[in-house]
Amino acid sequence: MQQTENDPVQAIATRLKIEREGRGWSLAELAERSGVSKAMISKIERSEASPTATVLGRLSGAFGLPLSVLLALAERAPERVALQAEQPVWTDPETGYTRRAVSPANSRLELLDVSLPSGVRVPYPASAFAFQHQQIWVLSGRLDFQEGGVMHHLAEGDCLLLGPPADCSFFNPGEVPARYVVALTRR
Amino acid sequence: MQQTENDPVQAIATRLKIEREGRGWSLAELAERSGVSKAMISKIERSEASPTATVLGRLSGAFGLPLSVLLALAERAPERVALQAEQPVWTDPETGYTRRAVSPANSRLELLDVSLPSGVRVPYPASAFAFQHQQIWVLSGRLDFQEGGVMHHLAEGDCLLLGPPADCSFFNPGEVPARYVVALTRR
DNA sequence: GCTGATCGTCTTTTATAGTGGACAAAATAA
DNA sequence: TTATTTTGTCCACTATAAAAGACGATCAGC
Repeated sequence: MQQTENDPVQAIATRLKIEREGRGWSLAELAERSGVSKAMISKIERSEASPTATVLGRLSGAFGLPLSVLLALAERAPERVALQAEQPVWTDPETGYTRRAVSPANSRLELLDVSLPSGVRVPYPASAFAFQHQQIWVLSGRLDFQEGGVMHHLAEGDCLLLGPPADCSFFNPGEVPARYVVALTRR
Repeated sequence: MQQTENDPVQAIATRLKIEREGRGWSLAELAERSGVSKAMISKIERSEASPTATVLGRLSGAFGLPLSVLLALAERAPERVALQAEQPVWTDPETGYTRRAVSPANSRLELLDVSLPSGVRVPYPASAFAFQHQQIWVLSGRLDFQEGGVMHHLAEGDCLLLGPPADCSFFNPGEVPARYVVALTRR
């Protein structure tokens, strides 16, 4: 009977567009990757449709995000300050890799606080960051970053500006977890 | 194109039933509270329908949970161990109250790790825990727990067994945050 | 200018989500 | 027992989510 105005359609709309455009994907490309028709994606992004759980699952899958994290990002109020306790965190249970979305919602500049356990390698396909400008800044520990054919050895305090899109991977060669910041913005 | 089997319909089904039955609500009662027809709720619980974002928003609203938390609870693999990093946390941005779901998914016994800031009061309506058996155990700090007309003053180490459903409220009279465990099981 | 490719939206059609009411089974009461 | 209330499921119908393809706009290269 109560209607506390928590229809998530609008929030999903804007977040979906951010995730898609952030990766430089067209409607057709996301449709290809997710199996959802581009007409439907277009409607969802314009909040002209309320996607089913099934469709949301396919979309979050295409982004490589758990559905709950996608919605957590969508639900965040567009505020100036993002308290640590409110920041969505995603942990890969297999490796212990964790990623925290630091920036408030809908910012032009996004900051990710990442912790990479010792000895773990994380791939980062070129398609994931086309049309983005980004830097990697190591807060603590060591990080080997492979960018296409080039290998960068980063230590505490180092900051790397990423070049044109290439298949990359993160690797922690040290004994302790590596903590680094990924800062990115759309062109 | 990929289909990584992340259709959340089944997970939502079982979680929805847990949340509803945990509160002792019938289909009709949840329908009344959420504005979703009981026929539809029945279908969702039997995973015979894929609810839209709008419907999910209404349901999570009836439970007083953010949609992302409901989904996070649903997404948790039914494992024996729940690593701290995987436990869904919910923070009330107004008061700083945080609640962490400690137990693995779908357990008969649920443990919540709650942190209540100094001076904050949290209401707890009787309807929220009908048909549940529960105890409150203070880990640190002090907690005033009002149960109907009775007031309990709890200090570190104290444990209170809740009586029949009544309107309750938590209050932290101390200077430091109160940390306590809520343990509950369905009858 | 033209051409072809790619973009997002719009149109049509189908599948199904969602509602309201009827129903049988189970529980509760008298 | 019988009557009454409450439970969850099923049915018929409507609303709309979703797919497939057409369409005009934009932009590149020639």
